[in-house]
Amino acid sequence: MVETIIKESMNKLRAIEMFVKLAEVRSFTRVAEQYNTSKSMISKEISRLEAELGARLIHRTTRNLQLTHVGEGYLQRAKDILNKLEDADTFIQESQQAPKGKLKVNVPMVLGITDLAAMFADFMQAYPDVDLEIHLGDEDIDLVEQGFDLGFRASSRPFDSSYIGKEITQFSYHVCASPQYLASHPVIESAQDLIHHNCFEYSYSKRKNLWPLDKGVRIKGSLKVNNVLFMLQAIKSHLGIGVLPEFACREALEKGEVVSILQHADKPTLALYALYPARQFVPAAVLQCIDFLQVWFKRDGR
Amino acid sequence: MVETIIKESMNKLRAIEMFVKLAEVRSFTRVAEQYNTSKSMISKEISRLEAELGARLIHRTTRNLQLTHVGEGYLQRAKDILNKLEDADTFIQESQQAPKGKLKVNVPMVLGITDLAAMFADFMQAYPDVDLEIHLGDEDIDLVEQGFDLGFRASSRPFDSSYIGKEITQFSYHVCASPQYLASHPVIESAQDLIHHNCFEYSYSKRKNLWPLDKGVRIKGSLKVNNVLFMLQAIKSHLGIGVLPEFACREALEKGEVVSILQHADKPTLALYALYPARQFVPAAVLQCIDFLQVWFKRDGR
DNA sequence: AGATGCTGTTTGATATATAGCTACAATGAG
DNA sequence: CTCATTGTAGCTATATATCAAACAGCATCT
Repeated sequence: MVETIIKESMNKLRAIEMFVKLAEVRSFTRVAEQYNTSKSMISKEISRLEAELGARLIHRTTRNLQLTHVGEGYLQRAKDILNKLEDADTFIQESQQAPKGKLKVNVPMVLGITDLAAMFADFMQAYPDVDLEIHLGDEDIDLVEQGFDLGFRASSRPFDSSYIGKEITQFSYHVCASPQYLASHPVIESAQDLIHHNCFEYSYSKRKNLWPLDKGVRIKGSLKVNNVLFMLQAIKSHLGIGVLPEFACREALEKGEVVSILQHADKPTLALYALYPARQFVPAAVLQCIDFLQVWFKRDGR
Repeated sequence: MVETIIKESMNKLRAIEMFVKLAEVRSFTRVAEQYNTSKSMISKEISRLEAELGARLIHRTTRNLQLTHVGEGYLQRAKDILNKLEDADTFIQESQQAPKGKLKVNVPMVLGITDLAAMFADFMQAYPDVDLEIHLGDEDIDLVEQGFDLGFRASSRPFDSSYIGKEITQFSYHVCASPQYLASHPVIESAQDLIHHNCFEYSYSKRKNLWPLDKGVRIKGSLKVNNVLFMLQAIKSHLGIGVLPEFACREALEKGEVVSILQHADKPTLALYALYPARQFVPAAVLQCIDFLQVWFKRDGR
């Protein structure tokens, strides 16, 4: 951790600034002019800095200034520090303005087609100065390598990742079937009854042939697919039963094309995480975007 | 370049330090205790910092302190800045002490066996606290990848490199043959006569069959080897003629095992460069080592 | 609910450090 | 050798920072 102790009451920052300037223009008098102060000021400030550091930074003869080796190394570091300070300031500025610039985002396929599409539409309207580049896809990709600023992941359990993740919202699951299917097949009263039905499997599920209802129920079925919208279509066509996340089936439920059964069974929830590369410093625009997301999902109450 | 302008006369550094501490312990009172000052100090300093930045960094209720999002981002940057400041200070310290720590060095084979071996012997004696790890080899290696702090390269012309290079010294070349060889073969009066002799070729030469004497002379011979000490051995055995850098043939010349011919021909010089990775900041020990090298070669006048 | 024990902030008196002036010393150019 | 110019040192007025104590807001405990 940072363990610096306040040393002197001197204004080290200003001293460093002056030192950098001095190294640049190589004249006490010129530095004094630039800063609208007297040359004795500069002289004192530099001397004080040297005294505090315990090393001579710049060798002065009345006619020539020359950096010592130590001073040379210190100069580089000093410049870097001043730059970092400036960056910190501009970070604050940017955080207070509307975000702008490019934002490259990775979004899971189905979520991108459904809820996140609406969300990003609002986002673009709210922040017209942001140029979005959206990549839809379910592959595991390396955000850093591919140059993504932001990515999303839906998961029913916490997961390891080399990225920083913020939970955005939670989705529920629904066991869905079409009314026609239910009418023409044996009645389902408990999760165990599912074993006699055509239960679709999602390819990316952790455990095959097992639905996470209550303590897990064994299922079998004639379809295994890696896209829940495809699965939804099969369900709408009265072919069988599927477990779908809320965002995939919400519309179909509202239209009555499918119905949610086994509503009282225990089901996991699906958390949506926003991920961003663990760069040393997160750009203001990314943080602002995540804020927007969280507010958006909270407001829409989905 | 660094273009920060002195803004207020406030001591920003101290304010930042206090802010970081405050974010850590989350209590104005505790920070005040740690710094042996009053809590009003801390309060003012933080307020001033916020005023200067134009943003609230930490939200305070009497019972709870909570970083704002802006504050969160600023905190990270502030910590980094303080660390950098500490690094700059320790750089100064280290530069004034005898160098210490590990130093991993890459050295060309023959140079390492000859001059640099002597140099490093002296270096180790002068700086017993440095742990040297020396790799002898002529391969083109990536200093950064292999974790080298320092490397050497001898070259007769300036070269591109992604590393920072400091010229350490210069070596001359000698056209060498054994006295016996010269006595038993046609006399050599000018560089052109070499075409009738067995001239050895160094594998890494830029242009094959061409020695860089005067404007370049064509040669032929029965040996091509990538190690000049091997070549020297062949010369000592009266087998032919070779162009050798000073450090390779100095001893043999002194012993009279070989002689230097064509002394008035134009020959290139061979500059020895110390290379170090273009890291943002060069460790003090590396700079000190290079200083030692330059002094050593200047003193020994080689 | 009300009192109490913490917080962080504000205020005003005192002490400290700072800036700028002037004079001085050192150096390199003509 | 002289002179102009540069960086340094000493001094005083001013400005600034510091601390103590009173103030105000919140949470907890009885």
